Amino acid sequence: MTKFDLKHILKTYQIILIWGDNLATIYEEHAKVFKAFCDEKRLRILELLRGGEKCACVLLEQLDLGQSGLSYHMKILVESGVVESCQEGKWTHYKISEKGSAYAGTLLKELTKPNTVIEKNNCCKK
Amino acid sequence: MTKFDLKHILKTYQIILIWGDNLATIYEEHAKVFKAFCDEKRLRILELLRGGEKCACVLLEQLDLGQSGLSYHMKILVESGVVESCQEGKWTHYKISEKGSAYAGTLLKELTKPNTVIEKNNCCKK
DNA sequence: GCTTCAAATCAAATTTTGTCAATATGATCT
DNA sequence: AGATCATATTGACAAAATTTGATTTGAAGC
Repeated sequence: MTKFDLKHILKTYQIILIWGDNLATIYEEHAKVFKAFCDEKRLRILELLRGGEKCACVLLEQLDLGQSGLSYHMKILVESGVVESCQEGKWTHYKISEKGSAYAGTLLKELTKPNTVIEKNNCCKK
Repeated sequence: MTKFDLKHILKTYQIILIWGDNLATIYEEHAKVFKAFCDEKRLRILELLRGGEKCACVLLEQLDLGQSGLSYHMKILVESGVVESCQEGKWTHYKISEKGSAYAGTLLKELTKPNTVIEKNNCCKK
C-alpha cells in the first residue's frame, strides 16, 4: 500500500486546504479575492460602502437588486475578504475591510511583479 | 423634438464611451481590469509571464490549454491592460505591462478607499 | 408559543464564460 | 503565387455565474 506525504503533495500540486473540507488550488483562492471587483453590481456596492458602513436594507434601497440578489453578492464580497459583515440583532451591517482590501492590493502587486529569477525564454529566436 | 446634452447624460448615468462605438458603464470598464485575475488559467499565465516575456508557443507548451483557448485568455488579459503583446513576424510575444498592472493596483486602492465624505447612514438605529 | 421582520438559502430560468474543433487570417519562405 | 506556420476568430456545446421568486432560518417583540 502506497504511503502519501500530504505536505509534499499539496506543495507539488499547489493545492491548498480550505475549511478543512474543500480542496482548491492557490489560483482559485486568489481568483476569489478579485471576484469582488469583477461584477458591476458588486462594484456599485463597494462604491456605496466607501461612504461608510451600511446595513443591508440601506444597500437594498439604493441598488437595482432584489433581497436575495443582494444577499448573493454580499456573500461573494465577504468571501473575497474585501468586505466584512457584522450582525446586530436582525440586521446585518457591511463595511469595507481595511485588512482585506490591503491584502487584495498586496496580492495584485505580487501577481504582477517580476520574478526574482527571470528566465531567458527566447523560443522562436526573437 | 427633445435635445440631449450628451455630456450631462454620460455624467448622470456614469456611462462612458469606448472606442467611439460601444457604450459601457464605468463599472464594466473597471470590472474588465480585474477579470485578468479572476480565472485560474489566467492566473497561471500571469505567473509564467512574471518570469519574463514569452511567446505564445512557449505558453502553450506549459499550459493545459489548446491554441484557441490560449488565444481567448490572452485577449482578455490584453484587454485588461495588465498584459501587453507585441508581434514579431508570425509570433506574438506577451509580457506583463508595468503601466497596466500599476493602474490595476491604483484602481483597486481607489475602489476600496473610504470616501472623503462619510455619510452617517444609521438606518436601523444601530 | 405565535407573529413579524431581516437576511439566507433554494430551485428554476437565464445569461455569461470557457472549451473545443474547424476555419480564417496574415506573415514568411520557396 | 502557393505552401507553411503562428495566431485569431467562429460556432457549437458545456459549465459556471447571475437573477428571480418562493421558502427557510433566526432574532425580537407580543
